[in-house]
Amino acid sequence: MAWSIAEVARMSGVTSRTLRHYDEIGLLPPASIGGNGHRHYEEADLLRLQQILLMRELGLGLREIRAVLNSDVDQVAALRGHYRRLLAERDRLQTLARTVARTIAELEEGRGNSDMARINRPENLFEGFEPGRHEAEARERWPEQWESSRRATEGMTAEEMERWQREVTAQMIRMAEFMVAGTPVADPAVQAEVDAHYQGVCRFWTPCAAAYKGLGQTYLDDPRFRGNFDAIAEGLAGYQRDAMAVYADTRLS
Amino acid sequence: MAWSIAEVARMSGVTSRTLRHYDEIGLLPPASIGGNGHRHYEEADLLRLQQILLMRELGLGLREIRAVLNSDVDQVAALRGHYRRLLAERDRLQTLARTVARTIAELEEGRGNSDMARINRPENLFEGFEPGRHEAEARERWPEQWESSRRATEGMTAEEMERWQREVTAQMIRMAEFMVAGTPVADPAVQAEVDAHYQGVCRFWTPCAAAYKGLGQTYLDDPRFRGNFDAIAEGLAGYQRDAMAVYADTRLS
DNA sequence: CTTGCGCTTACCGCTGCGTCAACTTCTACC
DNA sequence: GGTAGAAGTTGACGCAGCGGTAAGCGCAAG
Repeated sequence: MAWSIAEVARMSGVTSRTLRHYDEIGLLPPASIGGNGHRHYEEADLLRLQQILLMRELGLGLREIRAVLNSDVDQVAALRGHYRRLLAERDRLQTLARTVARTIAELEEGRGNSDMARINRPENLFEGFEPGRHEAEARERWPEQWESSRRATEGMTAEEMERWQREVTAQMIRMAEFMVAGTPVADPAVQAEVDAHYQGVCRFWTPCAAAYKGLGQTYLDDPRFRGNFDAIAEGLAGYQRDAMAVYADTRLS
Repeated sequence: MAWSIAEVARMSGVTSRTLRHYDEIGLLPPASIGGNGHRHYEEADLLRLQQILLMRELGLGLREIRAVLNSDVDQVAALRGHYRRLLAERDRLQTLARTVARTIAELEEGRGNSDMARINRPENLFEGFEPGRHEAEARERWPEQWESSRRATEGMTAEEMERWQREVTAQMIRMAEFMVAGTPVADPAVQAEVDAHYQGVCRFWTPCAAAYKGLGQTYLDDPRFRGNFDAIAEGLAGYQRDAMAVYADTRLS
C-alpha cells in the first residue's frame, strides 16, 4: 500500500509542503519516487512521521529529530522518554493554569494586604514558565549529581513532586520572613529552618560542611538559583547563603 | 521599585535580548528610560510580561498579543479564556501521551490482528496532533457560527469537552463499521446514527435540510473535515455525506 | 588612566515552513 | 485527437522570533 503526498498530508494533518520540506532536508524521504517524480510513502514512513511530529511537539529541532531517528537507539526507550516528557509538560501546564487562576482570583476580589503580596508576588507571577531550564542545563553541568537525583525523583508521582515543590517554596518564604524581620542568620529559629533545608537536601545527596557551604554560594552565584531566591525577596539568596554557612560551621564540622 | 532589564530577565526567564525585542516592536515598552538610555521596568510591566508569556505559550503571535493587550477588553475575561485553553492544551497532551503509550505497547508485544488495525490505525497514529487547526481557521471563515458555537462551548468544562470529543469519534467509528460492512446509507440503522449526529449538531446550530446537506458536502470538500473522516476509514467522508443527504431528504423536508 | 561591567544600538543569520510561479503529467471528457 | 483540470514537481522569495556578534557609551574600582 503506497500513499501519495496529499493522502499522507490529509492523514497526518501536515501540509504537502511540509512533507516536501522534510524530504528536502533528509528527514523523511519517501519510500519510493515514481518515474514521473511523484513521491510515494509506505506505512513505515507514516510511523516515522508520527515520531517526527511527536518530537516536534516536544520542541526539538528538525536536525535533532533527524539525528535521533537515524541513530539506532532503542526506539521503545526513546518513546518512553517522550512519554515522560509529555507528562511533565502536561503537569507544567497544570501549574501554569493554577498560576492564572490565582491571578484571576487576585484581580477579582480586589487586592488584599499588599504586604504579603510584596514578598512573594514575583514568584507567583512566573510560576510554571521556564520549561526545562533547570533540567537541560543541570544535566550538562553536573552529570552525576543529576543522575543520582534523577533516580531519587524517578519514583515520585506528579502529586508528590508538586507537594515537594510547594514545600520548598514555603521554606523559602519562611526564610524571607526572617530576613525582612531583621533576624540574624545565627538565630536558633533561622538555624532550625536551615536544618530543615539540610534534611531536605539529604533526600538527594548528603553534603559535608564544605559542600553545603559551596551549595549556599552556588545559590548566590548561579543566576538560576539566585533568580528564584531574589524573586521571593531581594537579597534572600545572600541571606540563605550566610545562614547555611553558619549552619555548616556550627553543626556539620 | 524599578528593575533593570537583566533583573526582569532573571525573574521571568526570558533573555534581555527578548525584552529588547519586545520593546522594539512596541509590545512591552519599559516604564521609563534613564538618561543613559537604560530601560527601567515597573511592576505593571511585569504583569504585562506575564500576560505576554501566557499568550505566547498558547501559540499566539506577538502582533496578536499586542493587539489584545492594547485593546481594552476585560482582562479577567481574557484570563478566563487563557485558563480554559491551558486546560484544553493539557488534555491534548494527555491524549498524546496515551497515543504514545499505545504505540509503545504495540511495539513491545508484537503486532496483533492487523484487521482491526486497518480500520482505525491512522486515527490512532495521529490522535492528539493537530492542535487548533479547526479553531484558528474556522474563526476566520465562519465568524458568526463560530461565535454562537463558542457561546455554546463556553460553559463546558475540560472534562465535558473531552467527553464530547470522544463521543464524536465513537460516532464516526460506528459509521465506519456500517460502511465497511456494506450497509446502504438509507438503512434504518445508519439513519438512526445520522439522527444522533443531527441531534449533536443541534446543540450548536439547527440547520434546515439544505444546510444539513451542505454540511455533509463540506465534510467531503473541506480537507480538514475530510482528513478526519478518511483517517478513520477511507471513503468515510463520502459515506457520511450520502447518509446525511438521505436523512435531510427524508426527515428534514 | 585603564579596566571591566552592564547597558545600548545595529545588523546579519537561522529555523520551519507559507506562498507564489512556472512547468509537467495523467486522466477525463468532448 | 485535443484540451481542460487535478495533482504533482522544482525553485525562489518571504516572514516571525528571536540568537549572536560587533562596536560603542557611562560609570565605579583599582
